[in-house]
Amino acid sequence: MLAAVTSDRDGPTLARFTDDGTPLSPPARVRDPAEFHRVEAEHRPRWLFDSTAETYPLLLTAGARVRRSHDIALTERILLGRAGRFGEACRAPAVLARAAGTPVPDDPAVPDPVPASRPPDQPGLFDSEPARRRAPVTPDDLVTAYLDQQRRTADAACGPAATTAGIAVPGGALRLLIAAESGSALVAVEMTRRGLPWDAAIHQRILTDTLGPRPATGQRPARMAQLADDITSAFGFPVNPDSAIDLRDAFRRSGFDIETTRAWVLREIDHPAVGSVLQYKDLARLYTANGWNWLADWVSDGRLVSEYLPGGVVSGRWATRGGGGLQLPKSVRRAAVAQPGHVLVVADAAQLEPRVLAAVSGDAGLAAVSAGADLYDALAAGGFGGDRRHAKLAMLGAMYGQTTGEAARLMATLRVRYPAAVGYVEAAARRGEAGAVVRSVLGRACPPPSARWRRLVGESGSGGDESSGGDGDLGAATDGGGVPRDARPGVGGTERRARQAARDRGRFTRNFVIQASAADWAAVWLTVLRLSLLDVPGAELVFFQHDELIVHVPAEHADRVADLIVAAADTARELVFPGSEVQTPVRPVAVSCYADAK
DNA sequence: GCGGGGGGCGCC
DNA sequence: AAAGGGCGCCCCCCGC
Repeated sequence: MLAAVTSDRDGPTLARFTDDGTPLSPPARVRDPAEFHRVEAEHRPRWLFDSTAETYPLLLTAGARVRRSHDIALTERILLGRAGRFGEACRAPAVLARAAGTPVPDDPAVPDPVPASRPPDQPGLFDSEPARRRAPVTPDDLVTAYLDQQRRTADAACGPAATTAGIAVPGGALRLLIAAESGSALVAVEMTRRGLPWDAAIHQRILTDTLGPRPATGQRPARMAQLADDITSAFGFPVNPDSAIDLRDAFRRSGFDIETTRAWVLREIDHPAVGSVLQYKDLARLYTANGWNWLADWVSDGRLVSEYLPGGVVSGRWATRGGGGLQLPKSVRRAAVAQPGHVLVVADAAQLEPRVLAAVSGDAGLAAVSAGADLYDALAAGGFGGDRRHAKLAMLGAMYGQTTGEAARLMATLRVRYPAAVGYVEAAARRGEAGAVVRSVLGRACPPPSARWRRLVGESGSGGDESSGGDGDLGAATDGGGVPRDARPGVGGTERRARQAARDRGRFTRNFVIQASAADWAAVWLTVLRLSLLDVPGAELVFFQHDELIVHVPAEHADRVADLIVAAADTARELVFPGSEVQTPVRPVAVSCYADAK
């Protein structure tokens, strides 16, 4: 059964349909919110939402947590992305109108949710921001759109396009991705509402211990002010350590010709100011990113409230809006504390990305290595002389596209021992360099190159296979897409920029096939776990970060939750990587404080 | 004065 | 030892 919910300023409207769209109950205003609860309890339908983030809160407020759903907007984004049409799916009502064959009336009084400054072919963060402009969406529109998407999903799943870098997509992969994306949207709404338990007093203690007392507005905290004075004394003239330009010029005046003031550059420099500068950077980071202002803005009633946006990243990872919920530094995790009588069950997937590589590439050797608990130990034993650090460096280099230095050398070993795995990411890189698109294991497509990229790379002609050796003399001078300092005008510069752009995209697509496939797995993990947690009293998913999650639960249910987390990970592995011997182990641990989890 | 872009750094 | 993928956020800087 399908239960379609729309809402406008007069409140929600609900209608029920059979799975093939035959009306069961006509659209009716929901006067009593308990109606949602009744429908869920009696029928357990698949709920259809234009946008889960907009509509599901209405149900939650009525106390109705649903089991299954379908998010039209998120699904449309996936489907359009596969057609190379990124950035079109963000306005959910337009999606519906497209499916219904009716035009969307533009309301000029309401700003377009996509900033006009973004080039139209630039796939950036398409906002999962709720569309501000309203089309007259009805439950019938929702069902029409749903059936249309079901048909397109089925078509995609059996066509020749259903392969990723030459590997057949398992049956129903795209359907699974859409279910997981919709399930993730339910999790995100619930998580956004409850927040991560956060003890403001502990956080404040961390701040005063590290920075000194909270300063008056416009003042630096005491420790930072002292370090700033130390820096000025060390140079012998006034320097503002908040200004990278000022700092760089100060080092240049002192005889150190540095390009940037990044910490790793400064660490190589023998100058009396370096120690204070590095300490200042550390403190400034805490002060500005997670200081008193952050606490006041994002923590209330003992919860850190950040808005979670599933699918907010092109790879399918989540993003956050406000609060930086996915960037909580370890230094403040001491403040994430379970409420009395509760624990935090913290679980992360160990070495997820290399395991994903083993699974998607079908590399038998790497799959064997991935069958164990510590992948890097096994990898080290099988070709790196037992050196775990080398093994890890080589693997990261392969997945991120390192082409120089130690990691590149170590990758040679990896290539010999695990040719299918290395070949897989290198094939993805070559496709990217050629302007093609790659996909995750469940079929999420990466964005096509921009028109600017195609002009730049297309016109200068590709040089075939790039030499993977170090021709770092040219590449090193360019940074962040800027023009190299010693660039000569003319054809040579264009060719160099074109090569650079091609390589950049190659690294992107190389990483995409791993990162996006890992996100596929994690979304399934999360969705399966959410369903099983509905039966555990008081269990709340309160945090999710790429390959790690936290469940807040009464202490007596901690063991049960840990088992469910492990079971969900196993289910995700079977669904996403059927037939693979690769394991995706997770390690739940019950703690009262997040900082104790590692 | 505002906003976009860049530098820098935290998370994965 | 060297500086690769994806983000969000803050500050500074600079151009409008």
